[in-house]
Amino acid sequence: MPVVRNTKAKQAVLDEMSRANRALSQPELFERLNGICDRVTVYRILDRLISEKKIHKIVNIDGVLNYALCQTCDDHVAHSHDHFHFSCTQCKRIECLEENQIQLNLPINYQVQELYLTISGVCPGCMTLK
Amino acid sequence: MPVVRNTKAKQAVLDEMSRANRALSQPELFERLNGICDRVTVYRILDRLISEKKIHKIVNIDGVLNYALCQTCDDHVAHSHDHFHFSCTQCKRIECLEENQIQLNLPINYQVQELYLTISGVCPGCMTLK
DNA sequence: AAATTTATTGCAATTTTGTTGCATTAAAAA
DNA sequence: TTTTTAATGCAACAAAATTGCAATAAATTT
Repeated sequence: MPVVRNTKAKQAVLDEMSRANRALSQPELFERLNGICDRVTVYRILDRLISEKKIHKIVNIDGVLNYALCQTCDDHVAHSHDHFHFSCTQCKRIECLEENQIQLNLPINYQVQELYLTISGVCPGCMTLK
Repeated sequence: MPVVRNTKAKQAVLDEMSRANRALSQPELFERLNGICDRVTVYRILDRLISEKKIHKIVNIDGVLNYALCQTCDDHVAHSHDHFHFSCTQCKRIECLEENQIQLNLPINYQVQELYLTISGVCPGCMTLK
């Protein structure tokens, strides 16, 4: 098992994600990091943070990959269950929602492993601006 | 408003999607079309069919874009409600599921417009092979 | 039916997103 | 301080998606 190192670039990525307080894509992150590291390094850092269960990957409805901190849960595996995302149609941001109860009628003959739910609409921030 | 034309390539795309009876990605479609048209044209046709509300776009859990016919609904906007997808972890296919009842506790201060739910697991076809 | 209009297409080129290889750098351990 | 090795920058590559433009073809007009 290789040693996990906390590098300047990696800390900068974590800081930026924490500052943003929402999901970010790699290009967004790279731009925000302002030359602190190479764009390839950003990809690599994100991959490593996922392995370390510090962040998780979110696919938005257009297929764009976003990444967000795991905020409230030390156990990432458990966190992925009943964990939904809100995609604001106004500001295009993605947020992780708190755990929710969900009930639905599932079709027979299908073995269900995970649910991925994204709710689209207008977030509180954009609602306030109206 | 430009005139919508029904070209040979476009009809071939629709025929192929109808024949497949499940969601297809652009590369899958291009391969199935067997040289009928250029791969750029496939992208363009898919974009146009989306605009014409003949098909809709589905993102699988890995971020790969798939496209499927709108099967049972003449009104695409209404069709998108309560319309879920099943992504099989074995054969990697995506299916549109029939309408379902869903209940969940939504957070306050968020205006909900649409739900995008993808269920991952094993489809009946792959269940049978086990 | 022929001519005209213009949406669509093929091809080449470009952009975007993501990955790999390797020498160098830097964080952690000794 | 030295050593180890994980991480990085850079170049190159791969795959997916988009753009530009001349040519083609579908639809409309004559």
